[in-house]
Amino acid sequence: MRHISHRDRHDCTHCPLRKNPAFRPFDPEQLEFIKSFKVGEISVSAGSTILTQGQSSEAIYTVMKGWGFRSKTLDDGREQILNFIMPGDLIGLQGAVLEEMGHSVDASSDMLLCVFERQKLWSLFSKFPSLAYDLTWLASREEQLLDEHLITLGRRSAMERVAHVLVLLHDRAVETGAAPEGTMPFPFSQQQLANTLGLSLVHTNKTLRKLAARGAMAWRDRTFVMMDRNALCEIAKYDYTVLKPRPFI
Amino acid sequence: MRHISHRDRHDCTHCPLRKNPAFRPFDPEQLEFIKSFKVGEISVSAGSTILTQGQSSEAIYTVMKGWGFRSKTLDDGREQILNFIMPGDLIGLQGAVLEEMGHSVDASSDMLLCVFERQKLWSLFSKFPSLAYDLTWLASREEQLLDEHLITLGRRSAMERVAHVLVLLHDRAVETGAAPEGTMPFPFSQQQLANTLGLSLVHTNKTLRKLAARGAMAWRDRTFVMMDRNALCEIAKYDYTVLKPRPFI
DNA sequence: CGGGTTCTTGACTAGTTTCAAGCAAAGTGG
DNA sequence: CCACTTTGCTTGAAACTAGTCAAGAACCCG
Repeated sequence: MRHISHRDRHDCTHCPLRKNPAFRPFDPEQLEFIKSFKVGEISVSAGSTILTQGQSSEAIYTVMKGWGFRSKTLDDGREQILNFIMPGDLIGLQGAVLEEMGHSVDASSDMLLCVFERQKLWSLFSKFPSLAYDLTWLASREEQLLDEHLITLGRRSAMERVAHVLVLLHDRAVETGAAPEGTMPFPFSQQQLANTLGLSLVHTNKTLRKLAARGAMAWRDRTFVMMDRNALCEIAKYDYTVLKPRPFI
Repeated sequence: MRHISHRDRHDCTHCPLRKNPAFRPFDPEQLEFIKSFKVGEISVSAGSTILTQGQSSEAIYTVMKGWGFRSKTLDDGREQILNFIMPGDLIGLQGAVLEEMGHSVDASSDMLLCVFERQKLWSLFSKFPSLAYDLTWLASREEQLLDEHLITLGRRSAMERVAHVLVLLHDRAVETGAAPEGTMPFPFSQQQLANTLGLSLVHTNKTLRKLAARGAMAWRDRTFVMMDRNALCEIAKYDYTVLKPRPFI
């Protein structure tokens, strides 16, 4: 399920994420601190649960590789996917700061995570205010994505919803270097997409087929191909603000 | 519309919010800093807009009195209310940290706000890590509420949705001292409730009538009376975690 | 006492869900 | 290596929840 690998631990100095210009650089002192903050790496396989709703978490993670999602489940089994997780994202902050996690986090593909200890979080605040600020940036960004998701679920039609997530996810993936322009690996089932959009599986499928029939996109073998970006954006009423280089921990 | 009142400015030492045991106390140094961080007070009248979607904000606010809401609007006019705002809540952080605000904030009742300057935010991080931590707490708490709202919009039926917001809002109001147990002022129109729940006005109204007919609740004159909490909770599948004393700025 | 919101209700419509069934692809075990 | 099972995708038809239209009642403001 999970495998902690201390041996092939990456040195933060050569963190692969930092090569991507979308992520802001660290100064040497910050880097030194991050190194001490990091307690290890963990690799989780596709399908496994990283954090569980209702529990508290002793660790915070930064995603280095792979995709996952945050979700929330009702007692009767209804599930809602809250947001997708990709490289550079921080997970477990809610569980570290509040008493317990209101959501679960699952890996959709194999993932590689950096592990930070909850106990050391306070030293981040007290010694590195710039990193604390980045944490706040990350939390605000997550809030912005949730806001967007809320208007999608509350006010957009099925067609708009599907088009909207696809373009948004594509742009996020391109930004973080997780996918090339135009094509992206999409390691999710239609059931999961339905659970994201607040739609039934059947209706999600029919909507996808309609978009494909229009030549707007294609989706086979867990890969999404954006064939007509303009069409998708128009349907979705999409409007994505490009971000300045973003922080990560 | 708005009225800046420097004269009757409250001294943070006797901040009315702090009397409420739900809010955690400050130590003297923190208090001193907050005093210097605060640049004034503002009172806004019911119905006015405090922050506007798409703009950036030069200020951050803490709510002292009154209720409001955060919302997001599409170009064609469809509106989604993202969350309600009540005493102790912080607004404008997203606009201060990111480039621009993705949402608007409106006052539903007359409100009294403490104003903090965006420029001084950095000094909060560098000099008072404990307050920076509180900021993160607040952001995490907001995220938790948005998560809950997402599963409401995505997976709950109309009846469940209505019952759920009512109980949740009631509990939040009681917690912050904005309302006594069982009854709460509800300064929102049914149209706004509909925009919160992702439902049409008509259907929201019919659902409210059904709940009233069951004797679960009553709502007249912008006041909500919770008549049968158990019934509402059961319908809503409600499950609210009581919080330890919460921070505020 | 108008005139404008806000609430309420009924009738009709549309979008989405549920049910059902078949098929393809990918595992599983003998 | 081939039945057997499981999981995911696809499609049509029926049922239902929620949306739209319309119009009157109640309430609020000046």
